[in-house]
Amino acid sequence: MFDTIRTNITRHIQLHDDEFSYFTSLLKAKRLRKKQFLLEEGEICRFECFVNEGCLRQYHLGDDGQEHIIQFAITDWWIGDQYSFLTGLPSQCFIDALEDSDVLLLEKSSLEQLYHTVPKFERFFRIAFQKSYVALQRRILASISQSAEERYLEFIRTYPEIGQKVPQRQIAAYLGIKPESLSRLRKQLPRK
Amino acid sequence: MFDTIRTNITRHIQLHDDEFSYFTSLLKAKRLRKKQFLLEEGEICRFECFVNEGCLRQYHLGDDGQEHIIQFAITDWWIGDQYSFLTGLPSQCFIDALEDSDVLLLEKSSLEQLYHTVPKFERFFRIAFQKSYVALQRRILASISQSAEERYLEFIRTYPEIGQKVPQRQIAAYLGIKPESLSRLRKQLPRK
DNA sequence: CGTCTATTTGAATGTACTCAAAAGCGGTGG
DNA sequence: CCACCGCTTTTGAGTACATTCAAATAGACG
Repeated sequence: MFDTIRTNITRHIQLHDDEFSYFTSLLKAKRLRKKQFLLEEGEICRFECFVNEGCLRQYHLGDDGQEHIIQFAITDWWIGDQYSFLTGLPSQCFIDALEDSDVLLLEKSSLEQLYHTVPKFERFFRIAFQKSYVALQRRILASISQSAEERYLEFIRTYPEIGQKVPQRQIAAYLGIKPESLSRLRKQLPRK
Repeated sequence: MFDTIRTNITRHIQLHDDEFSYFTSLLKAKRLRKKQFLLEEGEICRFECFVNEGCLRQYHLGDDGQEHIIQFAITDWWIGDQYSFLTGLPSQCFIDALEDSDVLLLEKSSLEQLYHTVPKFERFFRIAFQKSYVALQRRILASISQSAEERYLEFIRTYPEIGQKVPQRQIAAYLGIKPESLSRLRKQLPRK
C-alpha cells in the first residue's frame, strides 16, 4: 500500500521507519471511480494527493466550456491545486479521475504537523516543487518555441505511459490545440 | 543594501537578527551592466540570484537563433536556472541583464550550509517555489487557452512594471509570438 | 550627424480553427 | 450475439490568426 510513496519520498530524503510510519498515519486512502471528482471549482483544496494507481487530471473549464488540462498525474505522481492549497481561496479548476484510481491524501493540517514533527519533509517538498517548477518551465518553453507537432512528439516521448492510456482529445486539451488538429497532425507524421 | 531581501524573506518566515546577518554573510553582491551575462549556455548554474535593482531575463536560444524568454526578474525577484542548479548539468539557457542591475548571489554550497544552520530557509524556499510553481501554471493555462492578444493584456495587467521597462520585442519573446505580430496586435487594441 | 536597433507596415503564406458530417469504438440492453 | 447509443476520432471546406520576408520609419546612443 505504501511502497510506492515510500520510494517516492526516499528519492529525495532519508527516512527512519518510525518517521515513515508517522507519515503514513497521516495519510487517508481514497478510491476514485472513473470521472469522479477529487476537487471541484469553487471548493477549497485542503490536501496534497499522491497517486498510487490510476490516472487523474487537473483542468480548467473556460467560459466557452472548453477544458484545458493543467496537468496529468499517474502512478507515483503528486497532484493538487497549489493555488487554492496555498492561498486558502476557492479553486478555479477541477481534478478528476480519467480511470479508476487509488490515491493517498495528505490534509493541509496534517502536513503542517508533519513539517513540525519531521522537518525533513519541508526539504522533501522543497525539492519536489523545485523539480516540478523545472518541468513547468520546460513546458512553457515548448509552448512558446515549438509547433503543435513538435510539442506533441515531445509529450509522447517524455510521458509515453500517459500517451498510452489517455484519450487523444485529453492530450489535445493538454497541448492547447483542438482534437481535430491533433488528429490531422498525427496523420501527417508518418510521411516525415 | 539588504532591506529588500529581508522584506522578501520575512514575507514567508520569521528571522532573528543573527540569523539574518548569518544569511547576508553568505551573499555576494554583484553589479551587472546592461547586456552582461550572469549565466551562459553550457555553464553550470551554481547560485540563486536575488535582484536588488534592475531587470534580468532568462532565455533559451533556439537552433534558428530565436530567443525565447523563460522569465523576467525585476527588483525583489529571484532568478536562476533551477534545472542546472538542481542537476549539476550544464545550463541550456542564458541569463543576462536588460539594464544595469544590482544582484545578490547565493552560492549552492552556501545555501546547503544555510539549510543546515537555519532550517527555516528550507521552508522559505519551499514556499517560494510553491508560489512560483503556481505562477507558472497560470502562464501555461494562459498559453493553452488564450489568444496572443489576451495573453498580452494579461501580461501587462499582471506585471505592469515589466511592461513599462522592457522593449516590446522582449515581451513578444516571452509571449511566444513575433515582434511584428505584437506590433499589429497592439495597433488593433484601441478599437476594442 | 550617422549607425544600430526597435518598431511598424505590407503582401503572401502557413498553421490551426470553426462548423459540419461521417466513421470508428466501446459499452449496454434486448 | 447483435443492435443501438454515446462518445471519440477522422475528414472536408472555408476562415482567422500569426508567420515570413521585405522594406520603411522611428528612436536611442555615441
